[in-house]
Amino acid sequence: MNLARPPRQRLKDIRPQQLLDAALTLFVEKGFAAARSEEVAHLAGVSKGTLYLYYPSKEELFKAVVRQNISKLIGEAGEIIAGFEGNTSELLLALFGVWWDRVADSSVGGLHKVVLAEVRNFPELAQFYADEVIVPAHDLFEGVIRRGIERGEFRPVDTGAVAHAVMAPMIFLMLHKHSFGACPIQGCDVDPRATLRAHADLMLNGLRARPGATA
Amino acid sequence: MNLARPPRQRLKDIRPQQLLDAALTLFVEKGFAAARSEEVAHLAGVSKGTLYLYYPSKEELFKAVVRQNISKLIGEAGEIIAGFEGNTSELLLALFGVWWDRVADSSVGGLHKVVLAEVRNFPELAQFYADEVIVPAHDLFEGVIRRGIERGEFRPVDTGAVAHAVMAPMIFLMLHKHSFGACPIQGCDVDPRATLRAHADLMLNGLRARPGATA
Amino acid sequence: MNLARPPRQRLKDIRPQQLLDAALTLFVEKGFAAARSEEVAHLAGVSKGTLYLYYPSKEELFKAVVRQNISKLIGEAGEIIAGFEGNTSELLLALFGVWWDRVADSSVGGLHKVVLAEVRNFPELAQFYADEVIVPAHDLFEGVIRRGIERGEFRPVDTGAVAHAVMAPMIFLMLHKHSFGACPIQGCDVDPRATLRAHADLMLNGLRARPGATA
Amino acid sequence: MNLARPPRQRLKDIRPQQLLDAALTLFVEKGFAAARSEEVAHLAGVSKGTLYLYYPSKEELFKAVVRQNISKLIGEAGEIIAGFEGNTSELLLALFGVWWDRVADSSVGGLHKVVLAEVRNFPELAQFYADEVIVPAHDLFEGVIRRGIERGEFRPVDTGAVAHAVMAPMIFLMLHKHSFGACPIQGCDVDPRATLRAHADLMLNGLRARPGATA
DNA sequence: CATGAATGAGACTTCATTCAT
DNA sequence: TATGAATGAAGTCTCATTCAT
Repeated sequence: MNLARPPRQRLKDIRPQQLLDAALTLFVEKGFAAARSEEVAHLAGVSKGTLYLYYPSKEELFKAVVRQNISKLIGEAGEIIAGFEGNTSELLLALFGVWWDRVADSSVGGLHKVVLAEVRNFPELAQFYADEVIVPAHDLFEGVIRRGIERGEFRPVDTGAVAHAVMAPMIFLMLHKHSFGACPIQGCDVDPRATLRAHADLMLNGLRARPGATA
Repeated sequence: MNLARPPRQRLKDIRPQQLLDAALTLFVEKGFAAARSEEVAHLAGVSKGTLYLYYPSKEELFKAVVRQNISKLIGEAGEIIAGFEGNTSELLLALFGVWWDRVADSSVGGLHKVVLAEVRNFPELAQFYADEVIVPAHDLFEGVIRRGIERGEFRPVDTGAVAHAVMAPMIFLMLHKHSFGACPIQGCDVDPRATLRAHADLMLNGLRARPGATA
Repeated sequence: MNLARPPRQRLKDIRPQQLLDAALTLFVEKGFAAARSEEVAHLAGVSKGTLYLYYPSKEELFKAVVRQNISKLIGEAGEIIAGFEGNTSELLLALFGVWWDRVADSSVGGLHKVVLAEVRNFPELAQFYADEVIVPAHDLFEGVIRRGIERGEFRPVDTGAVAHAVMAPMIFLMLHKHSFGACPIQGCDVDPRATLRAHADLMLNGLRARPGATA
Repeated sequence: MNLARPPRQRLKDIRPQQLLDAALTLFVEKGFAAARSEEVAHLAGVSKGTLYLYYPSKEELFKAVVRQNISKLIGEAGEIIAGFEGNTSELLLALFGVWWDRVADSSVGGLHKVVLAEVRNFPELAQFYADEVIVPAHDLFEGVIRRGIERGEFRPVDTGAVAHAVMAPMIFLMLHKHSFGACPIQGCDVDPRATLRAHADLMLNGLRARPGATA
């Protein structure tokens, strides 16, 4: 057993990460209201009081979790899009891949469930999440659809609505993974890979510009 | 104004419906854990004690709400499918219409959000909902996709996965309506009609069997 | 041992009084911030939750204590003054007697200490107390001084300032009784009767109109 | 701007004064229990730990504040009295002047409010304050009254009680200044100068020995 | 049947004090 | 000496459920 503990200063540097990780885990598991702050602290290996040394309230802790985990992903996605040279179908598939691997299939994706579940009880939190995550993400996808149309790859469509329709199954799977999918609920099994493939197939088939076809 | 009150026996018969309506409203608005049983009773016009006379706990009340509101809808949808004579695209659109009008756009649809939000805290409730709602609904849609393939209208596809992909945007909209959509959150506006249209368009374009095309 | 308890309804009627009495005792003993609401409930013979059934917060409980105990006294004092027929020196002595017996020498007088002690931490409470108690009480005394002058019994003086100077020793004794006087502090003994007599003596001697004397 | 910092030894010497000043300010503003030790340290420009290096607990810090600020004032007042050559009315007025300027109208006077407010929660602190401040101050005033009687300037009176009655309005004003007077509470305005003048006027009129008058 | 007073476990947050650095 | 990270007891308020009337 290693009794030597890291020096004080070192601890201070890693606390936020420990706390944020613990908070992410518990918020996703229990929801915002039901996650107890003492349990977050305990999971991070510190006492109740220490949590409040770093974050002044549960609400601020939640915001920090969102910022830490999601905001930077939006930025990365933007870079992928900006630098992509292939055709738009490939770009959409690439985005789906990144989204699935980095977000939906990890704890981070659970935050969407948390916010969706508690918008009406914590509107301020929801507004924060909308500003930081939902709006930027939708704008990204709408831009991609527009790119496809401009390059003649896609039929002309209502880009805003199609962006929602295109994102919906991914969001659906993301929600599922952290709700029904995380519990031993019988009969709710969804094969995410297959569903995603089916969705991509439908979607690209449905979007593709074809000579003589009309929306 | 009719001041005559219903006779005792009559009261006993209508109480459950009043309680169920109040419970549905408040569960959808606040979620299962955050809905206060006193408020449910108050909204139903009875006292806290009376609620417990009819339902022994909040969990049982919730189950009763699900049974009362959803289960019969599944039955009706089954009948529509069984009796439908047109082509499968039309059947899918008809089902979407019914789903939207009767479920997603009414309070009932909010129950899905409630369950999804709290599966991990109340697994027994979730299992009940899965048995009563999710599995039957998925089976219904999978059957429709299969019907389309059997009749040569749709490409041969993975029916289970496609059923999920087909339902996903509707579920997404249903969740949205009762979460972000029910709050004045800036930047989260989704036009459900347009999104549904976009989805149906994509989906039917993507499913349609076409000479020479392969999945 | 009498196991028969009062009926439910009866209990509900007496709860406010029990709680208010307990609260008065503990607020005066510990101060507003230091009085624990659970202890108030316990002293009233009920549980923590019951207190909050009657008063929604500690602040409201405190206001109720003030209203219950002091406000009516102000009214009574007004009636005494209005109906008094003797000379003003006698009226002042009568008021001092009532004040001492009914306020300063009972728990009620301790409220002044509580407010004075915590104005700066609970300004809203202090404002309430000022409106309900301090201002009306001062106005009463100022009116009495004015009566003395108008009837030629007192020298002409600054009525507002003299009202303060006249009330000050009573307030001093009232504060003393519920602070130093309530603890076994050595060397802080004040004989209230003697001090009051000395004060009345000085004050009436000092106020008396005398031929040829000037302020 | 002088960037040179005092040498270590120098720091050690001035720290206590800085801490004592900060503590005085915050004790008077918030009270003993509500003053946070971290804030005291911060206001003194040091860290929480440093405060505990100089004073082992909040109680000891408070005692040090009392000693530092008040005890010497009592000594000075004693000297004034001993060396005073005029008549006793003038001496009383002089003492009032010193008291007002040096104590009541400065932060120091606030300590009386603090002790009075929390005697019952911190009896040891109160005993200390009584020994150091209250008893000596009362003795001083009682001596002055006695001087007046001995010199035939004042009527013979109960010196102990009159000392209290004479001090009461000053204490009242001192308490007022640091409670209601320090907050924007409507309707609690007291003009200290006028009240003091009214008090002195009443008191000296009331004390004055007059041919043929008896107490 | 119906009521609503009562309970008490439990949640968030604060702060005096300690102690490793 | 000086720092400030860490602790954990304590305090306010909420709410599902019970039960006497």
